[in-house]
Amino acid sequence: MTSTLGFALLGLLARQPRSGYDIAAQLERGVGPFWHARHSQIYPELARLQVDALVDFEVVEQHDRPAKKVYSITDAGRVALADWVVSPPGQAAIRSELTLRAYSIWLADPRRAAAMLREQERIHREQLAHYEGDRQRLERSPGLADPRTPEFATYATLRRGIGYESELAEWCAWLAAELEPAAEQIEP
Amino acid sequence: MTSTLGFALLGLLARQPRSGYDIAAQLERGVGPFWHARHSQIYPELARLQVDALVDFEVVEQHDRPAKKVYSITDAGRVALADWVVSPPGQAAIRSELTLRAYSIWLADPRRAAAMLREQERIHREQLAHYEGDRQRLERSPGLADPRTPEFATYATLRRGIGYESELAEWCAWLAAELEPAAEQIEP
DNA sequence: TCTCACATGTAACTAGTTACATGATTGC
DNA sequence: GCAATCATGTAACTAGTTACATGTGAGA
Repeated sequence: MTSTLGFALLGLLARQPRSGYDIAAQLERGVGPFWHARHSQIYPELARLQVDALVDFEVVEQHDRPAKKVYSITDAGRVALADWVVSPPGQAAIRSELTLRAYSIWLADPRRAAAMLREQERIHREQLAHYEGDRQRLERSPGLADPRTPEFATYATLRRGIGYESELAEWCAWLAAELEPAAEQIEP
Repeated sequence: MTSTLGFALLGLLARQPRSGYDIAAQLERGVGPFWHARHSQIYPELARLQVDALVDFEVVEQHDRPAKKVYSITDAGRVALADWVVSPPGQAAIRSELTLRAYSIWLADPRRAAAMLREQERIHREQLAHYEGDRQRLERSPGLADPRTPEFATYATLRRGIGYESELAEWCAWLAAELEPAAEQIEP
């Protein structure tokens, strides 16, 4: 009965052992980057995974910093993760506040709406540029040809990030462009 | 201090008055379709909106069916909604379980992973076909040229749905195609 | 009588966010 | 002494899901 968050943590630990703190640092930015969590959710979840014997940890003393618990995935954890990956997903709940706003955009001031969308377009193009940089770097890696490497899996999620952000940026641009003529009409 | 769900409800009521039951029917499918909710969340939220005077209701008796509360948006509600639409969105939390799975796909059986992805591709192409049908119908409507009509706003969310689903379906197809040669290698 | 669609609610739970709390060690 | 980073946790709250609960009226 592992939660999606649990599988997100297992997915990180399958690549390398880490502390809760390290996981939190990754997950506050996002994995893949299609999942995220705060440390307050991560620490209890790690404890649960350990009870279920899907992860294990050892306390690592450090000379220059406080001691930490370094978690590793167990064989049972790897099996559970590999199984979850191919299990039929229940239909995903899409939630996009931006698109929800668009549903009521007909009520709004077109100038302000267009400005908000242009800003969103900028943000998503920026994220896209960041991903494109990652992609350039990753495409030089040798593991990419083999879908049984973590590099390949990282590349797959990155492609999704690029597709997602570029579609979103294009939509923002399209919608802003639709609103801009109406905005001029009010205040010429 | 209205929640996102509250604005989703206001967005529906801004178009026409409805009962909680009607809203639930729409929101269990999804608005726009980028937001959804169950009736157990809708009824209390409508009550809150009414306390805040953003909506109002009247009990409508019916001869053939049980009586219902028909909610309408108030002027204050319309102002709050129009204001929210253009307010700067805090960065959206993307959560995609499918993409999270891809992050650990290197551990999975490529045959089963490819099959799962082909099935997802099929589901998203089906949804896409449905949206394309809606688009054909909507594009005949006259309101589309004016961004101050609800038809335009519906069209905008539909475009987003089409972009989203087609990007997702393409990505599923790409990833499945990458996995299929590896799948053949195991069991020739 | 029984099932189905309409109609409205509450209770119990899971997931996720924000805030609170503590302590080690380093560098200023 | 104080702020910053590393490190781990808990508490209180909000959002969302699943399950429970009740009642009307139509049609088989």
